[in-house]
Amino acid sequence: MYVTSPIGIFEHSEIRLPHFVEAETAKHSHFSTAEAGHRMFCEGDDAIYIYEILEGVVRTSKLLFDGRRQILSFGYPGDLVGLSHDCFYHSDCEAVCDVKLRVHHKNACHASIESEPEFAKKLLKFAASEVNNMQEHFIMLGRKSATEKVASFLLTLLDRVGEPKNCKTCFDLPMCRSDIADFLGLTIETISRTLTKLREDGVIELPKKHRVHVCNVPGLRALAERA
Amino acid sequence: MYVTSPIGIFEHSEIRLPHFVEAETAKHSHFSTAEAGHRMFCEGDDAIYIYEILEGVVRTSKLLFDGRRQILSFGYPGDLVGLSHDCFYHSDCEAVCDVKLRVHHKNACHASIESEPEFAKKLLKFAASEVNNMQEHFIMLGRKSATEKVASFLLTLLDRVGEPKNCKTCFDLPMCRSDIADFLGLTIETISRTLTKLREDGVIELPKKHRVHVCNVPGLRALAERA
DNA sequence: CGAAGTATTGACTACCTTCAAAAATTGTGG
DNA sequence: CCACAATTTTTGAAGGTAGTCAATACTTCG
Repeated sequence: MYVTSPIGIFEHSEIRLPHFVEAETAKHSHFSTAEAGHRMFCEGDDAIYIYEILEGVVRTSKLLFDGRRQILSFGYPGDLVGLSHDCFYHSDCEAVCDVKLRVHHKNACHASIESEPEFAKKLLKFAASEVNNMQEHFIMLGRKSATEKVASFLLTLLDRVGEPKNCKTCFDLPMCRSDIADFLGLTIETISRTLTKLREDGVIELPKKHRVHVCNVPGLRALAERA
Repeated sequence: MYVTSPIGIFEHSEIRLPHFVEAETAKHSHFSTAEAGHRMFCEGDDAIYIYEILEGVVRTSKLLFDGRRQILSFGYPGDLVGLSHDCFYHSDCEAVCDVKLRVHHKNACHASIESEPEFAKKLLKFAASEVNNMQEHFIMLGRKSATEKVASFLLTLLDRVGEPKNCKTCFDLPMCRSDIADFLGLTIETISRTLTKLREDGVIELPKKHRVHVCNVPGLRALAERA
């Protein structure tokens, strides 16, 4: 029942390799692309590959039987998705926008320690840091209010991909409102209302629906930590 | 500012080693104990050790500045706690009841791959499966109702430590209501009300406050998946 | 037995959701 | 380039789930 959409071979190989895989040799990986909206893998598929995001953004998610969805993470350049301990993927993964990928041919369930100790080392460090990152998200989902959640989310993006521009920090919001809602455990209406509130309070500007300018970073940080 | 409570040297060494560490030699680890309520490590401490639970239960948690707490996991026998990618613990860890521990002298941030490939392999597999487990908890925190959360929580314990006894499945609930509340992102009142509801509906019995008998496992599973 | 801590129950409130409609944005064909 | 449809987002009103506050009951421990 699980079908993985094929993703085309990546034609332009003149990409600068990110730090993560610098030491890797070409035979252990190849390049690929995925178009916006396309599925890279499904929960239950054989976890053959680990994907490294080179450009663009992906989302990993899980579904309940009745259709409720929880987005587990947004994968930005430098991130790895598809880590598995038992050779099956445990989440779906889709491209939020067009993405360029490096596809690693080994997963954590393969005996890569002896043959590729460097890769294994990085994989272990990635897995451990992933655990730590997810713990941060736990307290967000379990204990923060809607305003705190949205403010925290914007700050995460700001710290990661924000660009300073005359007193403001700007970044794209490639995912749609329902993605944000399913990431934060809220509804699209609450996301919309909260963003509007932040805009009315002068903390952010929303020049386009997928673009954010943060005018008041300290104010946003304050909102992220208390209601 | 972070202080780790000392934990006494473990006197009784005739413990059966769990599967995880069978291959480990003694020089890379030692035994220890912690009494109920005692702190094993704090967020920010140097992450020197990884702790393996041999007996008893521990909780790992994070605090917000205003005191709100999120419990990240309950560690049962066979579990590891204290994994770190950067040599600092990212959560607090306390003993829920008296625990016996095996203390491993290496963490993920140490270069243990070359010298101890077997341990590194298990560490990687543990970290990867930990990521998968946490993903399950994500959908619980983000998308499930109070009843679904409590039912899911009881089922997890049932599957892990439940003992069949004439048509019922029984287990201890060593943690207090506030621990459960902070694990599920609810309040103690909601935990109490939900448990009472499950009892009134004949799904469970609560002979003591820290003991659960599940009378209707399929009913509990149904409640865990839809409101 | 009394005190302290934990758990249960009740009444009320608030935050977020749900349902519904309008507005804005995006995409497509003439 | 514009018109129109489809999708996404915003806004509004009403309702429900879980939270807060408060009192009572139960356990544990000295």
